[in-house]
Amino acid sequence: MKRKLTSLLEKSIQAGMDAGLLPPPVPSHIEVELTKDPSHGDYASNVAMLLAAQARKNPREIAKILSEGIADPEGVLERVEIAGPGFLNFFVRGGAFAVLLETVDRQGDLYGSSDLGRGRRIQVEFVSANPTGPLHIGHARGAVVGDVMANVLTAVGHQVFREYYINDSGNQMNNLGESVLLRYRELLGETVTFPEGCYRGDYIRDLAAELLKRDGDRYLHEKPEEIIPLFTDYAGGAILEGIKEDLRLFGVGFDLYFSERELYRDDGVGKLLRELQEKDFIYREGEALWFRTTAFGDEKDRVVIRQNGDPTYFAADIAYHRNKFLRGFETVIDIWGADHHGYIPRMSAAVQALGYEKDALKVILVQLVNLLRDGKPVAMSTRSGEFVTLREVVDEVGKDAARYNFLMRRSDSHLDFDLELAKRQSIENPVYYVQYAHARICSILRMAAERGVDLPGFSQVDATLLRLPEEIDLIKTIARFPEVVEGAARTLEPHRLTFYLNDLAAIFHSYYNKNKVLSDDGGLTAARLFLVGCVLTVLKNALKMLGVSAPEKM
RNA sequence: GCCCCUGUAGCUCAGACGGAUAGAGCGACGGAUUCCUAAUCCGCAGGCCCCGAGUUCGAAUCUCGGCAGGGGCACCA
Repeated sequence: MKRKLTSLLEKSIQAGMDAGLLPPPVPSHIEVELTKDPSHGDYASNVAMLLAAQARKNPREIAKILSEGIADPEGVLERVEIAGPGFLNFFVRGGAFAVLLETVDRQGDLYGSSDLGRGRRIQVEFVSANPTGPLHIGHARGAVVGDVMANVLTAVGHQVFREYYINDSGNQMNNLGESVLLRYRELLGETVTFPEGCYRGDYIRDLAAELLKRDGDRYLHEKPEEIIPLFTDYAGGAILEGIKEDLRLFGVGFDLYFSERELYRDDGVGKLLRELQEKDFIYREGEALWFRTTAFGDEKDRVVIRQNGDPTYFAADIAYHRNKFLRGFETVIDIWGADHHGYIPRMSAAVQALGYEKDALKVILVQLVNLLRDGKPVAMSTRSGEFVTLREVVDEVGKDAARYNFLMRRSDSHLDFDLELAKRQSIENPVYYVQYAHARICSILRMAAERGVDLPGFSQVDATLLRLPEEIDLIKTIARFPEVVEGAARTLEPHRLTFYLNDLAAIFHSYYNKNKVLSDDGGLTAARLFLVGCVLTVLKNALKMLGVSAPEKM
């Protein structure tokens, strides 16, 4: 409908220019919006006010020219009014809205999807927690945001690849191995002291116990530096398996778990650094190698090889990002915790130094979750082992409620997550509001089936019978769904879906309470059944994008 | 000190590319169920859009300067 009105306006503008009433050019983007106030019609455009500037005429005068120039062969419009400072208000003929539902009927499960992305390849990297401990609630938010972002991008026609980068090399992994070794020795009766930086969680002791059970005490007298790699591999592997399982239970899947170690095979990182050194993006100062990230706006250059010869995390990440682009992704999206925001300029610099457009890398920052229990902050630290795991949240709160909650706010907004509150008030959780709308419609359809009435298709109903204000409202909202998906994809803001769903569910619930779908009037019953069937389709499609279930009964 | 995010109703938050009288949920208060699921609905109340300038026909939205909260400023990841 929006598109139709936009095109009518465009033609009118063109006609006005041809007649010499308006100066060219035609604006590149004509805005037509849904109105908030019914007295402003159904849709409105501010285009006359925009044209007024270049025409140096009164906006209302321009609006008059435009409204008179509109040709409406299909009879979509009842009337066009000029209002306020120069708005064009479109009043759509009642029956014309019903046509919008034809698309829903035709597209079914695909309604809301489009091919705007034209199959362009996008990679989304998210979670990427290093396997030194189980995923905690902070990771959960990034996991959902990334997962749904990928779903949304897929829906608008991109070819999306989901990836988890495993930081399975370097200091932190070494600390992990050492931590397990220390617990292992402790289990064998030694008194050990844990140095700063070691992991203390219970899971470390569990891993040590498993290793002890499997291999006995034979590592007790080995030299630590020789035996730590074995401990690291064992622990890292086991933890990673746990992470994968937790994500699976949370409904989050990946196309690839990419190991950092891969990058070092055949001296891959070293070769890349030498290449960049030849291009003068890397230089030596003292014993260390530095990347000239200041050439692209970073505030200082960054070390890639330390004095001791070890590469930094950054060095591997440069190689990783080049690897992504070499695999043919046009756009690469990284989803990071907000505590990594200082890392953006250097990563962006690296991408540009590698010869890719700045825009080819998009970084989404997800603010950290402020975890509460009964209103009191819960201390979170992987090293001390004090944290609430993703697994616990899924078990306590449930997958659907947890996922939905993480999408209730913009990613860059702080999020309080109170475990007790989430549990206690779970029945009042917004996710149930939306799911309930879905279940209610299913219930109506079941009842209709019992009476021998099937869900009709568009061609079987007289959709012009749907003319109550609430019905028009529902139709408009249903018609908005594809735009919401597109908007979420364009701005990389998946939270728009939950807000839309709340809107749609609210309008439906209100309609449901006021009007009977099933009645003695066969024609009206069919039309209304068809309408709620369309609502059902949208709810189902949207919930699927969110990875939240759509129950038929509650 | 520098950089990023946030600041909107009692609380938690939306607010599209600058548009008309700034919205929702929760909470408070008052109502609705012989009828497709009351996990619902209806009504009512609640505002210095952090402050101050600027840009313009028009600013919660854009610019500049402040204030407050959070985060970041590693040869950690």
